[in-house]
Amino acid sequence: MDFTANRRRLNQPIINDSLSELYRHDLNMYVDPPSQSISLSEFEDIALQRVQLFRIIEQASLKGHKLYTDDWKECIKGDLSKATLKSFIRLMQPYNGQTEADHQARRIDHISHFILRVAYCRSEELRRWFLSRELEWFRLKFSEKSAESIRSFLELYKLSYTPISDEEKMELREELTQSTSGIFVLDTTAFYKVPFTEVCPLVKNRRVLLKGGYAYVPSYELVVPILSKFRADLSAALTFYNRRLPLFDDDRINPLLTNLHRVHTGNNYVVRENTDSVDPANLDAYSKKHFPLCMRHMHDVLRAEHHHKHQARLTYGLFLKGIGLLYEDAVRFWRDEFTKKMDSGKFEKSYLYNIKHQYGKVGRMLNYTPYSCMKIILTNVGPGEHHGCPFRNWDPNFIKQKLVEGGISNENANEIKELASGGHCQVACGKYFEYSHGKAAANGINHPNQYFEESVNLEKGNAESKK
RNA sequence: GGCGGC
DNA sequence: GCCGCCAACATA
Ligand code: SF4
Repeated sequence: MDFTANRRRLNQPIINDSLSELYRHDLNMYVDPPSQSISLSEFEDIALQRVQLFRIIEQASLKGHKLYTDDWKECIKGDLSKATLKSFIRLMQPYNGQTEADHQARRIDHISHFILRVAYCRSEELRRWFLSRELEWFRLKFSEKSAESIRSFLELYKLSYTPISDEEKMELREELTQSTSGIFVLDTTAFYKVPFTEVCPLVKNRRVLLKGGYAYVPSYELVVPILSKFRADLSAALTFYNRRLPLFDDDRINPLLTNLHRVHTGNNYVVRENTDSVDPANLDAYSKKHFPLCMRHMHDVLRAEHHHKHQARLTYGLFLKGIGLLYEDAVRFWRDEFTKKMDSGKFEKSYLYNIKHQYGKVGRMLNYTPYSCMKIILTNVGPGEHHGCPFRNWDPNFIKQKLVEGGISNENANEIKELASGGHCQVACGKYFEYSHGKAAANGINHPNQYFEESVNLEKGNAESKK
């Protein structure tokens, strides 16, 4: 886009008779910057639309929908139409129409992309965020496209992927069915012969047939080589724009461009440093007296196995930070356990950075809040993982057994077991608190750290009243 | 674990 | 293979 040119041009009316020529397809690789003039107010409006689009996409993932699932897409479409960003929805239709509205939608998509390039090339962090959203957006549109529509896209961008002939497919039918991952019907799925260097991720994970230097990519994976080109180009472009930033210097648009990201960064700066620090030597005792079952369990597992998978390190690590374990103590705590199974060089290389990050000492230096019950309950745990809520994930009988071992009466343990198998984890947890402390938590349980704090306070209270 | 860089 | 960066959100 040419902001540096003659300023008067900005106020001229939009000439759009060539729109249909320029915007034939919903899928855009954004190779050429827009060359038309645009009014300042539309410039602003369009930029904000894309930021909103990306925020909605990001939000859909944050809500827990897995990327590219139908759930995820529905969520995005729903939010888009609520936000009256219908033009983006239009770009997700399987066939690309050639109506006036279609061309307009593509024009907005095109121009807004280039505006955001200028806005988001400014820092490493912004570039990363922007790149991820752009990739998701492209892939989202791509995944909704019909075979026909994809074919015309390939042609338009001179991407020379052509499906192999039926005869060739027949010859390779055995090998194709055997070495292609995913569910597909051989007869109706098109396969593309692609130099294997363009689809490294697919080859590495053995998801496609590899033969004579060529990978046979099924149509539903064709997005992979395209996306990697898209990524490479955009990533390079952003560094390029960043270096040329002075060329875009223009006091009419600067305020908008520099503030654009704050729209989505929004309001998250809370720091509080009020909790007393906790002596790491007391952790074993605390875990028995004051930890909720989920944290108690992770503590025990760590002591027993001297290891935790990634998600447990994070969940438990943040919890510990939340109860007042200082950074230095946390490092020593994890190191002492982990180095029982590895040397300290390995520990430092693979885990130290993450601990620093948890404590807000590197990167964006944020002070992350420990996970709430809701997150812990909803997260699913794979084999060898322990970061879930016991009331949700353990076998009911095992729950009961553990409770009784922990000194809960048979009758009470049964009650908790029933609550848990009814899916009422937090209620069960509240009862567990009540029966092991002799007093219910004031407001129920909805955060592990709240459980801890109420438990400690209760003890303090008892100590006071005994005097 | 995911993403990203070489 | 080496490395950096991210996630969260109760709460009186
Ligand atoms: S309800 Fe919350 S605090 Fe209690 S065990 Fe489950 S996740 Fe932990």
